[in-house]
Amino acid sequence: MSTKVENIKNYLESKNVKPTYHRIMIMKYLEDSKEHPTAEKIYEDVVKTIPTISKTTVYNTLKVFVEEGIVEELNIAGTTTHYDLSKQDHDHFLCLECGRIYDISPEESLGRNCVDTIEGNKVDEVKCYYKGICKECLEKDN
Amino acid sequence: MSTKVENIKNYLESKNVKPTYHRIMIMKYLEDSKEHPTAEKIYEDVVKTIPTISKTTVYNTLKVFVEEGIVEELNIAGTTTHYDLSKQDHDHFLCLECGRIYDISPEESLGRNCVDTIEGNKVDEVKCYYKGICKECLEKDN
DNA sequence: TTTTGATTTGTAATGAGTACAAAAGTAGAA
DNA sequence: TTCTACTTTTGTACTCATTACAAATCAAAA
Ligand SMILES: [Mn+2]
Ligand SMILES: [Mn+2]
Ligand SMILES: [Zn+2]
Ligand SMILES: [Zn+2]
Repeated sequence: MSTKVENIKNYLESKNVKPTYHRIMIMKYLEDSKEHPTAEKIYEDVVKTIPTISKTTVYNTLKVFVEEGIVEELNIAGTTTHYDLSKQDHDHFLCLECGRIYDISPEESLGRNCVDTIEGNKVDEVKCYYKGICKECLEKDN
Repeated sequence: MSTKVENIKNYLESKNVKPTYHRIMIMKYLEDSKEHPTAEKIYEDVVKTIPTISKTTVYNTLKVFVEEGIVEELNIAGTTTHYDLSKQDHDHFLCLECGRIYDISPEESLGRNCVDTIEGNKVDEVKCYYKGICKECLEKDN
C-alpha cells in the first residue's frame, strides 16, 4: 500500500535514482514478484497499470537499477535476461522442464564462498547457476 | 596433423556423431583454440580453411556437439554464447575490461563442489561465472 | 545406378535489446 | 507566473545473434 510506495521512494532516493512514477511501479512489481521476470514480462504486467508506458522505459529503468546495484541480471537461460532484486546474495536453479527459476537459499549457495581474487584476477561478482529438473516436476513425473 | 584428425574422427564416432569433414574441422578448431570462441568467431576462422562453409553449418554443428556433450555453452557474457570443449569441469572468469574469458583451474572451481541434488531439485549441471578485472589488465593499469 | 536419408547451404524470419531524436514532464530562476 | 535547462519517457528504426525452412548436395547401402 501507500506505505510501501513511500518506502520504495525513499529507497530509490537513497540509491541516487529519481523516484518517478514509472520507476516506483517497476520497483514495486519486482518486489511483489516471486519469479525472476524478463523485461518483456515486466512490461506486459506493468502496462496493465500504466497503459502508456513504453517497453523502452522498462529497459531504461532496468538499466538504471542495474547500474545502481538495485537489480541484478540473470543470464541463466541463455536467450533472455531475467531480473532479480539484489537483496541477499544467492544462487539460482533453472528447471529445464518447466522453465521456472528458483532461488537457492544463501546457506546452500556456492557463490557465497565468495572470493575477491581468483588466480590473480580481481573478482567483482560471482554467479552460480544450476540446471536440472525441479522438485515439483520430479513429483509430477511420477 | 593427420593423427589428430584420425583421433577426432574416432572421438566423434564414439559420441555417435558422424564425422564429416566440416565437423572434424570445427572440432579441430575448438581443440586448438585457447579461447572460448563464439559461433561467429569459429565461422570467421574456419571459413578460411573451408571457403564454402556456411554459418548455419557452424550453428548446426555446435548444436549437435552440445547435444552429445562434446561441447558446452558459456553464457557468461550475456549477449553471445561462447563455446568450450567439455573436458575437465571448470569455472570461468570474464574480464570486464578486455573481454577475455579465462579458465579457472578445476581445483579452484566452486562448481566442483558439485551436488546432484539441491533443495530437492535434481541438478544436471552447474555453472559458476566470475566477473571482474583480469590479472593482465590489473598490471597494465598500474 | 538408384534410392534413401543425412548434411549442408542460402535466405528469410525471429526476437531481445539498443540507438536516437522528438515529446513530455520537472523544477528552479527570474 | 513564465522562462529555461535538464531529465525522463516515448515511438520507431535498427542491430545482431540465432533459428526456421526448403532446396541442393552428399554418402552409403541396396
Ligand atoms: Mn533470486
Ligand atoms: Mn573453459
Ligand atoms: Zn520444473
Ligand atoms: Zn582483462
